[in-house]
Amino acid sequence: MLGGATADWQSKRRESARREILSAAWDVARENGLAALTLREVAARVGMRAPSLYSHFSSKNAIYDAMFGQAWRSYEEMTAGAVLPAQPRAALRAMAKRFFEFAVADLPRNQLMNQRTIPGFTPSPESYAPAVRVIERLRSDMTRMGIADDGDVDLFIALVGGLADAQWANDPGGTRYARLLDRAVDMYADALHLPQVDDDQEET
Amino acid sequence: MLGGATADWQSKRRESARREILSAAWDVARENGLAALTLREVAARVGMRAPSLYSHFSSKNAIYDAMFGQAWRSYEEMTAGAVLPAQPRAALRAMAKRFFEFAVADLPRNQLMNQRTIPGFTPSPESYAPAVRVIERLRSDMTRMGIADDGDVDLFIALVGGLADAQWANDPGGTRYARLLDRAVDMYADALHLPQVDDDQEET
DNA sequence: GTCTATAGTTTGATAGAC
DNA sequence: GTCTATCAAACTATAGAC
Repeated sequence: MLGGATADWQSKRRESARREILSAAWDVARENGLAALTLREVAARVGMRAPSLYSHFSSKNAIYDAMFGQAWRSYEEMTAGAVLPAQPRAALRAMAKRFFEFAVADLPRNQLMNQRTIPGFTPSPESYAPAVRVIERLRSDMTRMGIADDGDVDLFIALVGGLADAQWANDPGGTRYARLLDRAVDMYADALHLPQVDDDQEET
Repeated sequence: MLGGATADWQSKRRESARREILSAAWDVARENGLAALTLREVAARVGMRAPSLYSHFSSKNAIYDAMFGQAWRSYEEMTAGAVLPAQPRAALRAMAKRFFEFAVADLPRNQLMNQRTIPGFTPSPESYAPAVRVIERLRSDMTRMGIADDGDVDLFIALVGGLADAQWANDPGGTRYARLLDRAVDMYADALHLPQVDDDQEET
């Protein structure tokens, strides 16, 4: 009994230490750039020396990997609780806004989730799993609103992701591409003949 | 006379040495990743030692900068000679295909042109100039086909760029997003009420 | 213009004391 | 689990001989 409680307490400590390290890693990545992350800098922020990090992560890439998993899990949690509007167009708008704002809120996070910025880093299957679940969830949500074609789903993701990436590349911190989001979604919805209002009026 | 000819010959040699170095730099970037570029490796490929590169470039970032300029100038040259179809939809398709294929043909080039991958690197005004010219040219081409709104132009770029980035991130070397290109362009053209054929038939 | 030599850092990672 | 010590390597960049 006592042994079990101790083990539990220890694993909780370990978990919280890992979280602290990752939080510091995010800070460093935001300040110096994702590729400029160094173990010394991360360690310093949590009051440690670089070698101590190896008690919690087996390598630098393991830190990137954990960050990757954290990013997608946090997006997954954000979408898990949310309810989508019943009307397909409104639902698409909400989904697009959610994804766009998440991508635009944090550059290194977006680079990690949606680009291949770090040479030699590939996410592990465990860290990739939440990303897969998010896409599956998106796919089923869109199926429910009548969008079943895989290509149409891919196009939606590319459309919203493209706006987010363009926002970062050409107008970081601005709203030049954010303003186009609803226009883009409507364009997409029109092309798929989604009903304008609640009624199910099909075009001929 | 003779001095002038000698100077000319020397500057030609210098220029070709720079080109060789940059060509090696592209090779290294493609093999090891853009951010993993090192002066030693680049120098070795041209049969030099790292310090010798400083006779041609003032710093590592100056090499990135020259690569950035080279990438956009090469795209500019590619588009300069090309003639666009008279029909707006066909022209849009051609422009999209051209941009997409260029982006998908070379990962580090695309990262350099359209993302902010290298911490601390910002293109110089001289290297940025061809990028500006390309966008201006695109804008005027689109104006000529009746697309004058800046937002509409931005949306087109983001749409095509988003497909290219998604291709790299989710299906590198494949055709999953390339297949969606025409569908995306048609969707865009429909939203802007571009004529289906040569005639100028407006929707009510 | 290229070299050697080297400065001066910085890096990721390991060994072993405590 | 954190530390010191340290490795071994890599890095960008400079100085100065040739």
